[in-house]
Amino acid sequence: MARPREFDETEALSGAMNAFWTNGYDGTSIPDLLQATGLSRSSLYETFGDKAALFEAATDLYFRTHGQPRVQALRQATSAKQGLRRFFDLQIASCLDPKSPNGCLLTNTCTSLSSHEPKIEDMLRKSNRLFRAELHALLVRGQQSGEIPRDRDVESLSHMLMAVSFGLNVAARVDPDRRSLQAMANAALKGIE
Amino acid sequence: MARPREFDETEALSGAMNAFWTNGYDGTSIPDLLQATGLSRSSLYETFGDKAALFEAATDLYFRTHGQPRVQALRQATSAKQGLRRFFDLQIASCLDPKSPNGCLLTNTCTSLSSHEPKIEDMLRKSNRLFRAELHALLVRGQQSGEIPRDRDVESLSHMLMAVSFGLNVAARVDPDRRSLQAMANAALKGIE
DNA sequence: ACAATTCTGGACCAAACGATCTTTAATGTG
DNA sequence: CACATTAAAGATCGTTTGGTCCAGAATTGT
Repeated sequence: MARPREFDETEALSGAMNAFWTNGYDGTSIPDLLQATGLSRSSLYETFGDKAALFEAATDLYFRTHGQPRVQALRQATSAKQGLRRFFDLQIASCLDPKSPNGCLLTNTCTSLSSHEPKIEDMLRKSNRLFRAELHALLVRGQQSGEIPRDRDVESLSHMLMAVSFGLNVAARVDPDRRSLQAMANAALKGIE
Repeated sequence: MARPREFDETEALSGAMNAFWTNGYDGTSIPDLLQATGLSRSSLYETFGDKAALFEAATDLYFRTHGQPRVQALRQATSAKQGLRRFFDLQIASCLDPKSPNGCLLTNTCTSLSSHEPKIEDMLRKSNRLFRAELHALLVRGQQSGEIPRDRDVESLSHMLMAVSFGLNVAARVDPDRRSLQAMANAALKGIE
């Protein structure tokens, strides 16, 4: 009935995600996105709307493909230490994956949302809250099982782990060195014993 | 012999610094900078050169005014714990100062340097190296004085403290909440005992 | 008073920006 | 085969970008 699409929407979105991941929202121009997606100008606008909407879709894809697995690692943990270990391992692997840009799209966006776009801000806050809630829940479980000493302030610990997680992403951007990143995670994990 | 300047160069630069701090390099336009500095277009270009040079001068000013005091806190520390406490307190105070933008200009730049500008990248790496070296030196002193247990890996700990420092800056951007930031620092400090 | 200097404001430029619109191509159905 | 429908390609829009330039006002030492 109609001319079929010549591109895969998810694949195109993935390209756009990588572009935003590498160069940020402001630093990524429409021509950049055309090249990254392989789409024509009209196809891009027809499929994803304007640049802001495309960015929203890209961050959404990022959360589903890179965020969710880490959430699952915390939820399905057999112990607090094992879960956190896996959480950080996944993050470090993602940060150093040669097929992907360094760092984390969400963290980058946290530090570069200039003209405050409420939608994006809300999404970031929600994502951060979710991660911290999962970290906190796992720490509580670890405390209940006796893995983590009772006198530890799991509230503060969850905040600290969030900070280390953010810090990993920042460090990986300027200096993607596996040993440094692992050192960060290792020392943080020692802190919950 | 000639007409004197009608503006204070440092004051103007400080305005530009705040603009970059808030909106990032790409997100800050020349008109933005004119308003932030109070300068005319020609005065700005005459005084600071182009946008990239102005950004370089702005980050330099940032390091001198906000970075150096924190370096000093580590160098002049009477104990590891006291030094780190002061280090984080200064950082949190800076992040929450109502007269300044939230977060940290250097950390923001780490996550948003798109078109890799070697000069800026070098400066960031140098700054990060400096901070970590100071953290490491203080931890070693703490270990020598018996304040920090000998079996602690101060190398890893210094990386972890860097991560927490980065993390503070990221968190402060999206959620400038004093209690959260202090929780991060508190839990990190517990980790070196 | 005057020449020398330099700041100011705005005109101006080419290029890049995000976004739209028209045209052309490719499909399934009648 | 013609038609309706949708996608692809690219010309084109007005705006904004970073950056230059110039005319004129302002302030100095002589």
